Amino acid sequence: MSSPELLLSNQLCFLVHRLDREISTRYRPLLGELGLTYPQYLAMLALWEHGELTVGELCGLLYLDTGTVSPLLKRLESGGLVVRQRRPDDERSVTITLSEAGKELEQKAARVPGAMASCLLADAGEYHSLKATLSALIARLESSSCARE
Amino acid sequence: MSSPELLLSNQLCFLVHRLDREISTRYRPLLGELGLTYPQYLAMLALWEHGELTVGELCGLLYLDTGTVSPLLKRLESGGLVVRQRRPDDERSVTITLSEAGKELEQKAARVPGAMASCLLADAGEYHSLKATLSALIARLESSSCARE
DNA sequence: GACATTTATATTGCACACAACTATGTTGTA
DNA sequence: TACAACATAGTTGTGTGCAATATAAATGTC
Repeated sequence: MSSPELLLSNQLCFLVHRLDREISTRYRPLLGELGLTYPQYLAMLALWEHGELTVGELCGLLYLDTGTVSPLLKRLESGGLVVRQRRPDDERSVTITLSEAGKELEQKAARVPGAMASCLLADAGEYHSLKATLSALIARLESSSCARE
Repeated sequence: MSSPELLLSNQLCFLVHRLDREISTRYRPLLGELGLTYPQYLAMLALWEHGELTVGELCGLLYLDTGTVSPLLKRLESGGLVVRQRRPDDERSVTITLSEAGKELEQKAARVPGAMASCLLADAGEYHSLKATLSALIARLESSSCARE
């Protein structure tokens, strides 16, 4: 048999991966009512928060590259939620703004965080503890230049 | 501006999603040397552990459906790591076994968990604490029939 | 001003992930 | 036995996610 380090059930990476997909599954019906996928919802959160963003800024906020974000925005635009337009002062940049429908969707999305929190969290304290734990792990992965050993 | 519940940076789901992708990014160069992707590595872990599995059993272990696993196995087979064959006693089932190359790959994979742990974890105690936290969250999502409220 | 370099976005190709559907084999029941 | 119901894999279509490449505009340098 395998050494314990190679057992599937002992892999933290596997648990994180499963948790991510489990969360995504829980969001799906909620977001389906809004006509959004889970990554599209994250993009809309960023736009509701900032009102207007370039593609590059949105990539930075979501930690995604243009290969993912460009087609996602194209779908949001064809769904009538956002508008893309080249900036006159710099034709390389594209500004993303919310359409009226996109702005109005924020009201309907208001109940989503509460519904998810009631699934995932036992109490409010757990939220802060989890947030700190996850942030610390991400920061560690970002800073460590591992893979050499 | 948005309510705090709708701020991107306050979403635990977003942190989990980022952590999953961050981990996957760390694995990529390590697993690239073995000729595996991250999900393929998880499948190989299951096979190294159990030696032989049907497609359905592997789906159950990975919590994935056949739409994901079937093409993944096809790629592992064309890479010479596994063999698929219909079971004589039940022609519906397909048994996955490791080829010699697939078995030998386990030795090369032995260093992967240690390398990842050194990236992600500060000490051994943190491993158990994290495992418990993640498992509890997954269990809660699986059991709660939320999304009604 | 001409041209290499850099910047911003989009596109292509490949690999998941999932929903819906198909194909085939097995089992249960009249 | 005939046939409906079920079980097991595979396929198709859509949407990420990422590497590599392409396109076009702005900038720097001669």
